[in-house]
Formats: sequence, structure tokens, C-alpha cells
Amino acid sequence: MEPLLQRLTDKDYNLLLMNSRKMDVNKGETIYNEGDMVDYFYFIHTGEIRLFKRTGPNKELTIFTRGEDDAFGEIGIFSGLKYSNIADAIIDSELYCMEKRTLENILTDNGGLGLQFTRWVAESLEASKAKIRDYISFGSEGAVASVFIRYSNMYGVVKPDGVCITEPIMIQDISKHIGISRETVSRIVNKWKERGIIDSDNKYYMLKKMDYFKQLLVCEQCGVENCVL
Amino acid sequence: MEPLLQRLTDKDYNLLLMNSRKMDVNKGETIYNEGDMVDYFYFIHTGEIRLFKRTGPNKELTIFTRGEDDAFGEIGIFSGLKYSNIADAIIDSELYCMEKRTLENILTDNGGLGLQFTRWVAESLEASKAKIRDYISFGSEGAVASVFIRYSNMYGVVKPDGVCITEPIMIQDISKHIGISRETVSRIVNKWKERGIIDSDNKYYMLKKMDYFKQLLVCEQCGVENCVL
DNA sequence: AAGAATGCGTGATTAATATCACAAATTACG
DNA sequence: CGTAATTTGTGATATTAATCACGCATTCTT
Repeated sequence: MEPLLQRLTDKDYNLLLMNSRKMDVNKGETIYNEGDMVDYFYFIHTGEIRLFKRTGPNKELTIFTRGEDDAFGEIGIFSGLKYSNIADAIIDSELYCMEKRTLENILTDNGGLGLQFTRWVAESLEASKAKIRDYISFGSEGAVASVFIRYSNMYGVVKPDGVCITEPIMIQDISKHIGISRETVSRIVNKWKERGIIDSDNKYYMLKKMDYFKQLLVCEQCGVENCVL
Repeated sequence: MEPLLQRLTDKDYNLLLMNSRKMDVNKGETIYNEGDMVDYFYFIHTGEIRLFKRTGPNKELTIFTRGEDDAFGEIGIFSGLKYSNIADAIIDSELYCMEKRTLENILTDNGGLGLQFTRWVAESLEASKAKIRDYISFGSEGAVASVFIRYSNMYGVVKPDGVCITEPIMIQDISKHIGISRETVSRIVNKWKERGIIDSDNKYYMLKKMDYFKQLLVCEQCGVENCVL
């Protein structure tokens, strides 16, 4: 999925940034909380933001992470009065924030730009619906496989012996995406390593048998084009 | 969640319908299949459409159902080249379909209308993300509870002794939303009946202890405003 | 470079769900 | 209406996954 800002013409890009306020956040800082009133939409100039929900003490569910040239806050700005996720900076980030009213005015005056926003949100919706399918329908092995496939679609580089994921992945991260215990994820991943389905240099994984994953998740029947986290 | 067409001014409403083609479909008919090329966006004048995915032989996952004055096809029109769900008419329905190109032109020329589309999609996205939370984080009892809460938000009428759901619900339908076996859903629902948490006159359910559900799903901490199926 | 903090692996045990196999209940329809 | 088709309930059993309890490995910090 293409980051929002990369979809825009220079003119639209500048229009948005000119009407926003620069804002620096440090690693670990919270930009907004679940239940907060919606004031702003955020563009990410540099950095990485994690959107998640708390589902219990010490239990979180990752909704998505967004990076450079992307944006967040659409679940909120466009869908109600309160944010329904928590937004935390994973690394030091430089954001531009735009007031809700301002964004609405800009989009009302500029249908072409608005259409890009709609597409961007609709692609997230497609990905979200496909995640439900994967996480729910094929047991925990399927859920973990789904996360790997999605990582590979986002950060994968095809090499002679498989697809290499260029971002580090922690077992815990995976479990926060799919709501499965860390231990179970660990066991599944290690079983795959033994069987030569994946390989890893510490946190960097290589998927050696994509077919195994695709069969597990019945991918041939699936028409999803935005298969990302 | 308000149906798309009810959000529009008369002018916009007419603009859309004037540029669409009327189309009747019978109960059980398929409007499009997963993997089909995207040609049209559909408005529902009357009827009810179910969007779903096949996840195996005799195994389906319901994505959502949409009814009168609503629309479908946004996952497709706005998100790629192919539909990634199957659309079936649950009852005889009268639709209006609009070519992809036409819709894009209308939205480009009419930012205010486009903003309504973005909101409509973003609300679905919020609901979808919240579903993942509910279905994944609180076991199968939580998943079933989530479906009941969502039904009650869509079709619930508050009565002195609880919330009455005005649409018939089959155990099987529930299991197709959450990917849990029919038998398990049946056992959970019957346990609740014994304990007086819900009551049913056949397929018509009354939720007598909403608090039980809300506690199960940690609803107080949840800022979701579009908690629907 | 040492100690603290965080993340991971793994066995044993318990708990939750799926599956299978029917019987009973309900609904559809000719 | 009465029969067929669909939907549901339920016990028994098999699987799957969570939990608990640690020790080991890795990474941060100073």
C-alpha cells in the first residue's frame, strides 16, 4: 500500500503541508489515546507510528503501523468524535498535524484530492477485512503465516533462495498483531525453522517456502490486492 | 452506521441515481465474485446484500451485510482492480449500478460528496478494526458477545427488560461472522439462556444483561463509535 | 564491560475448541 | 398439511492453544 503523501501531486502535497503545523514526538511518546476527542489528522514526515488498542492489563492489539510519507488519524477524523486507538511513536518522529475542520474544507474544495483519501482508506479496509479472514479461519498457524506474508508484501526482497524481510521482527510483535500467546507464536516459528520453511538471522527472517504459507491460507482463491499489516 | 444514501442531499442523491442503471437481482443470486474485475459500484434501493469470502469447502466468512439505501463495492472500486469478496443477494433486491469511471468523475467534481464517501468507508474501517479486537482477544465467548452487541447496535430496541433485536438471528449466521464452529456458538448461546443473560423467542433474541457482555469485552475502555457488523 | 532489563524457548499442565455422529426441532414448500 | 430440507442441540473424543514456571539469550545502559 502506497503511503498517502506519495500518491499526491506536488500541488496537493504542498497544500496539505502548508495548512499543517510541524510537531516533533520522541520515541515512546503518545500522540493520542483511545477515547480522546478528535482534533487533528497527522502526516508523518519522518518516523514510525504504531496504532493499537489495549485489551487488558499488559495486553495490546496492534491495529497498524504507519511510516514515512504516510498519515494517521483517519479512524477518528472521518469516523466520529473520538479516537478509538492509541497512537504511539515507535521512533523519534516528525509529524505535521492538521485541524479536522481545515482538512474537511480542503477535501470539500478539492474532489481529486478527496478521492485519493477515499482510496487510501478503502485499501486499509480491504486489508483489514482480509486480516479477519486470515486470523480467524486457519488456526494460529494460519494467523502467524498471515503476518509473515504481510510483512513480506511490505518489506520483502526476492532473493534466489526466498523472500527476505528487511525489517526486524520480534516474536512478541507478531503476537500483538494476532492476539495469540507469545509462546504459541514462538513454537510455530521454531517448528517452521526446523522444517526449512523459514530461516532467520536473529530478527531478520527469510521465507524460503512461500508456497507453504499460500497453501495454508488458501491464497489462490483470494482476490485481495492490499495484503498488508 | 448510517446508510450511505441517507447521508446525502437530495441533489447529490439524484446525481448518483441519474448516472446509474437499474438492476434487479433475485434472492440467492451472485452480483460479483471474488477475483472478478471491478466494473461497478452498487447502490441498494431495496433488498439486502451479503458480502463474504470463501475460506474452504463449505466454509464462509461474512464480511458484512448491507441493506436499503446503502451501497457496496467500495472494496474494489476504490481499492484495486478486482473484487475481493463475493456479493450475494439475501433477498430479492433492486440495485442501481454505476460504472467505476463515472463514479470517480462525479467524486472528483464534487468534493463534498466525496467527503461523505470517505466518512462512510472510514466508519467501516473503524468497525472492522474493532471487530478484530473483539474476535481475537476474548475467546469464543467474547466473539459471540461481540456479534450480539453489534446486532443490538444495528437492530436493537430498548424494552423494560432488555434490548430486543428486531432481526432474526441464526446460530449459523453468528458462526459465519466469527469463524467459530456452529456447535461452540450453540453451546455458548444456550449457556447464556440458562443463566438469564439472554432470552429468545426462536430466532428473535432479547439481551437482558448488557452489562455482562460489556464487561466481557471491556467496553468501557473502548472508544469505538461504529460498533456494528 | 558488567549488570539490568527485555525478549525468547520449552516442558508440563490445564483449559478451550473443533470434530464427529446423530437425534430433535424447526422451516420451507409442493 | 405432510414430507423434505434445514437448522439446532448434545455427548464423547481429539486437537489446539493458553498458562505457568523457569532458565537462557540478547540488548540496553552507564
